[in-house]
Parts: sequence; structure tokens; C-alpha cells
Amino acid sequence: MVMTPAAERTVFVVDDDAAALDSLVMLLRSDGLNPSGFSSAGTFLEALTRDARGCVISDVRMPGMDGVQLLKTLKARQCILPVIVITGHADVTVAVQAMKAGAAEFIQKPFESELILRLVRACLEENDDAVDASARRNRVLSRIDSLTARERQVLNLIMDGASNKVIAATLAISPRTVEIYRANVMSKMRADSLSDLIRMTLSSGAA
Amino acid sequence: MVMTPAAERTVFVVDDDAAALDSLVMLLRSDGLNPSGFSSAGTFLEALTRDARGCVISDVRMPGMDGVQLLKTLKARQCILPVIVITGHADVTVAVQAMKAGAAEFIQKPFESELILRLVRACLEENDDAVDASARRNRVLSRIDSLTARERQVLNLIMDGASNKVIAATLAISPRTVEIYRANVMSKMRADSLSDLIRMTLSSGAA
DNA sequence: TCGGGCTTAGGGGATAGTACCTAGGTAGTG
DNA sequence: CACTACCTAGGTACTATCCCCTAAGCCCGA
Repeated sequence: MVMTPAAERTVFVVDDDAAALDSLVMLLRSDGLNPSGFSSAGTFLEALTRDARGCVISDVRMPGMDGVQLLKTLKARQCILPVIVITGHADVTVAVQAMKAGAAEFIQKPFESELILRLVRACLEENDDAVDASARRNRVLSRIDSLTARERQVLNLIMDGASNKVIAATLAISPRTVEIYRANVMSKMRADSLSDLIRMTLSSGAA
Repeated sequence: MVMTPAAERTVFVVDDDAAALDSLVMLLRSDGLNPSGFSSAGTFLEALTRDARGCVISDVRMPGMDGVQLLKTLKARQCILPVIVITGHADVTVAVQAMKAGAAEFIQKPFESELILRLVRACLEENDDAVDASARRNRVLSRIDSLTARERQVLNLIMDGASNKVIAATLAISPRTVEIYRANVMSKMRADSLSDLIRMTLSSGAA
């Protein structure tokens, strides 16, 4: 799957100050990036799709939902876009809250054009890695989802290190039947070895 | 191993301002905690042992090594003590740097006694969990360390999902010999199943 | 009602791993 | 020189897992 980075990766800019928003969008575009401006957190969240790639730049102080709330909302939605928070007021408390909420960067206005561009480029790279990791994770998760209830039970017992005999005793079924579920688990998970299966399952966080 | 929390867990306080240091130490002691004061990052780092438990409270602005440098030094030493950074100056840049360097909290002077005590208690709990995780990790790491060169190679190939036959071909030795190394690995790692072995090894970070 | 998916299970054979036995060569240490 | 640790490897037997065959009962939607 070939993709044009500029077309695929969007820099979502959220700022209620129209002038600041425009100038930032302009700056990003002039650097060959693909910015998309929003005047409020709400309109941005509505427009945001799950498969979005790129990063977010948000002002802190905005009517309605502020930048930190937006950040928390994004994290709650398991959004993996890095967020650069910008502020016009030197408020340490807000900065700390933003960083604890998972902001990638927190910078004060006015900032150098070069600085924001450098941070955006770093965030885009970070997001590329996160997208890869997330895709891997989702692939495994969807495979686990395709397992039947029994197969999932068997997977859990395999993860616990139980042998087929033990699994059979635990589930009160024949060892033969366990073998079948085990084979199904291996093929549905597309694991070609036990260590593969375990690594996949562990890394998906579904322990 | 029974331990008295107050005696085991130390709150390391680093501040070049003797009056502030004393009052903070006093406050912590009055709350039943076990504080230990240092007037510089250097003297603290010298006194710090690897098995220390508790947390750190450090001022930012200090002659010699400042709070953020101290924080980075601790992280570089893989120290798992949570660090609460306190500052007398509302400097957003420093706050962001501290948070990015892994500070647990960043608060401004003057602060409420109740606030710092609450944060310290949270950090102590956080450290308890981190100590447990670190102990588990070190136990596994020391077991890996007890493996011979060949046994380690076999472990790596097992982690890759290779069968004994494949391992034998890879190392150009007899499958029989691989079986022996494999058995040694299982017993030295004290794993009672393959999934045990894989989970242990993965969680130790020695992938 | 019929097909499909889920759960259940037996037989039999191939392949893989474990557990016991033995034992030779090499390299470093006291 | 003896002792220890490491790497090497064969035999044999047992257990575990995997892979092929078949096939029944259950429930649900078309």
C-alpha cells in the first residue's frame, strides 16, 4: 500500500482565535504539510475519524471545551494522535495538567515558526510508529474476537501454561476436544508457533 | 520478609534552601513519614543506594546540578523513585522539561501542606508497585544471566518459535544436544511450562 | 425444514518434547 | 594433576502435541 505522506497525514489545528488559526495553517501549508483548521474542540471532535493520521495542535484557552479537556477526550477515545498544546498564558498548573494528560509538547506563544515545524515533524514520525503498533494490535484483537467462547477459554488456559490434559480437566471435556480448540486457536490467530501465539496475545494487552 | 513501611520507605528531600528543606522535612516527619534531607543533588546522588524505596522531592533551582538534571540523572540510572519537583518560579518551560523527563508531579511554592503530603503518599504507593515489578524483572534477569552462552542462544531461538530440529540446524549441533540445553534453560529459568518461559523472558525486557 | 456454525468426541499415526541412562572432549582453577 | 564447568551426543521410553479421518447433538437463521 503506497501512500503520499502529505495527503495521508493531517495536522489538525484547533484554535478559537481565527487570526492565529489562519496563520498557523498557512505556515504549515507553506512547509508542505496538510493542515486542517477548526475553531473549536467540538467541531474538531465531530470531524475526527478513527483512522486519522498525523497530529493535533490545540490552543488551551478556548470557549466551550478547553485544550486540556480536548486532550483527555482524545485519550479516552484511545486516539493515538500526538497533541501539541499551545498557550498564550504562562500557567504552570495548566502546563503540568496537559503533560500529565499526555500532551506530546506544550509551548507558549509567541513561538518561532521553526520550532513548531520541528515539533510537528517529530509528532508525525511518532504517529507513524504509533499507527503501525496500533494496526498490529488491532489485527490481533480482531483475531481474538473471531474465536468462539470455548476457543477463548482454551487460549487463556494455554497462556497460563496448562497442558491439554489440564485444560481438559479444567473444562471437564475430552483432551481430544481440547486439541481441536487448540488447533483452531492456532489457525485463527495465525500463529505458527506457541511462542508466536503467546507474544501476540500478550502484546495485544488481552491478558 | 516483614518490613515496617515507615522505616523502609524514605522521602528524599533535596533543596539548597536550608529553611525550606528543614520545614519540609519537619512536615513529613510530623505525618509519620521518614524524610531524609540533602542540600544538593550531588550529596543526594552519593547517598542514594540502588535498593532505596520511597520517593524524591527536589527543588528545581539549585547551585550545581538543578532539579531537572537530577531527574534525568536518576532516570539514566534506572532509578524507579518517583520524583516530585517543586519550584519557586512560574517557569512553564522548566515545568514542561521536568514532566517530559518523567517527573511524577511538578508543583509551585508556596504549596499547601495537605497537597504535598497527598502527593507523597501517592508516590510512595506508586513506588511500591514499581519495586515489585522491578524485583520480578531482576529475578528473571539474574536467571538469564546464569545461563551459559549456548543455553542463551537456545533460549533466543525458542523465543523465535523455532523447533528443536530448527535450532539444531541453526547451531549446527545434534537435536539431542538442543534438548539438553532446552531442559537446562527450563530448569535454570524455573519455568514450568513453555508459556511460562516466554512470558518471563518477554516481561524481563530481554527480547 | 435445511444448512451452517459451535461443541463435543473417538481412532490412528506422525512429529515433537521430556526424562532417565551413559560418556567423551576441552578449558580453566586450585 | 585433579576438579569443575561447559559443550557435545547416543539410546530408550514415555508423554505431549499435531494432523488426518469420521460424526453426533444443539441452536439459530433463511
